[in-house]
Amino acid sequence: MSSLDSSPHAVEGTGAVPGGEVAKQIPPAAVARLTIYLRALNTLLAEGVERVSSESLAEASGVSSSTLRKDLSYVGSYGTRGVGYEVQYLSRHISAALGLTHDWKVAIVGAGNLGKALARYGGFETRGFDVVAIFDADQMVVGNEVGWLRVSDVADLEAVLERTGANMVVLALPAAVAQAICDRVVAAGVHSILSFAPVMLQVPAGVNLRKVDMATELQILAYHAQRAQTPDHTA
Amino acid sequence: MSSLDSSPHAVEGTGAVPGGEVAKQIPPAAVARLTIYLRALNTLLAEGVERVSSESLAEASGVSSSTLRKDLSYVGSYGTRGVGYEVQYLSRHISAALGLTHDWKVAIVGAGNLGKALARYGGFETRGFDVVAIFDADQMVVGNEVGWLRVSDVADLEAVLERTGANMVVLALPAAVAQAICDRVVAAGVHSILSFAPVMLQVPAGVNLRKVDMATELQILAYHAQRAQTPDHTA
DNA sequence: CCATGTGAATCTATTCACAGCG
DNA sequence: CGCTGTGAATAGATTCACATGG
Repeated sequence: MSSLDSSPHAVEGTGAVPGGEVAKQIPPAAVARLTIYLRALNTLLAEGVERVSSESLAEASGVSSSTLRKDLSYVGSYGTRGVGYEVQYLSRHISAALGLTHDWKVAIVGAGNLGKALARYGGFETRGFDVVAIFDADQMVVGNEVGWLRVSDVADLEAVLERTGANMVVLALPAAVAQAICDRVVAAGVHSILSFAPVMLQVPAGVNLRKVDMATELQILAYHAQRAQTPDHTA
Repeated sequence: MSSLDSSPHAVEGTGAVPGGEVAKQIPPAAVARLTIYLRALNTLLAEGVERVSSESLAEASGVSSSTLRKDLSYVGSYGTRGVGYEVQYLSRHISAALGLTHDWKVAIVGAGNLGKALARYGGFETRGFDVVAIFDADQMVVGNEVGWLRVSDVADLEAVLERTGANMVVLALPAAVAQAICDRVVAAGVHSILSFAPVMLQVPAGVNLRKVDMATELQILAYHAQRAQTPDHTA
């Protein structure tokens, strides 16, 4: 767990510094939700909606309006009191705060069903993520087309990451090989990794690893379902 | 720095009944981590390890040992002071606390790459989840084999859910149709839903919905990567 | 007026530190 | 002893409530 904050404290309420952009840290829980607001805003934009209130954006995002307003306050003051938010304007500012102003180049390791699903998932390009490579170890799969990409041999991982300029990697491969590939990815200089492999990966400090695990999600559902089944008399 | 986040969704009735001894609720953050400990324990079991300390189980799970011990304390006292935990014994008790003692029957809606990836994901059966049906709307896909299942027509959703006794549903389908299918699933009496569709689904109270979204995960990585790039001036 | 933006209060989670037991 | 289990302390997130300004 890296606690790499050196800033004393996020002192809010300072007037907007003209011309100077001081990067203030946004609480992790707020960052996760900001991505959701962003999607809701883009949906509204596609529907031609121009203004939105905290109340209705909150409802569309599944949070309380006070949570939404607090989250937005970490980004800045981009609303109009008594009116609401301009959809496009707010969307732009959240994108900027999240670092989505330039495209990120994503490489996917593993061209099984999951890797292919990710490579073809249309939602990425429209959100600033560009899938630039997909790898597999199976020689029967190397060279196949996936979307508009050709599957590279994982043996060439370092070279292809270098050549394509990938700065994010998604691991969609079996647990058994995940750590080894992860180590190579880190050694190749990629510091942002999203893993779908059902294992705890060890990474050095400074590397950002996120993990998605379907079995975990189902187990959490199971816990709640089981509780709901117990004869729970309220009073 | 990996972060798991716990359920932002469906609320559930609180169970503090005065005078009655009811299963105590485990904090959501702890539930999420208990699934990880469970996997680590099962790995150890497969390796033939019989005992483990909080320190090493914590390391294998990527948490601090105090967090681990606190989490286990919500489940019960199953360790031996001065020694550690018996792997199999602890695993059993965590499983029981999470409601994994009986099998859950999972239906997958959407037989695209993602749906197929999930259906074939071997990790489920060994963890108490049994995939009993997979659906698609495309008549070219209906009837195809996926693993040992045959793809059902989503038109028969209610009938097949009923017949197979599915009590969990995974939505692996396009955003545009997700809400409509979700409504039908809920109406059919399934109260535990895991969605991979990139939209906010609205469900009635009492329904447990969890959401996994790759775009969100990448955006969170982007935020951290962007921050790491900024020249961190320590005043 | 009205909805935003924000301190203050509350609630939840994590960490500390040590008592208690094998 | 050593390591678990747990109250107490700290840190973080959410909610409340209202001052603020278009």
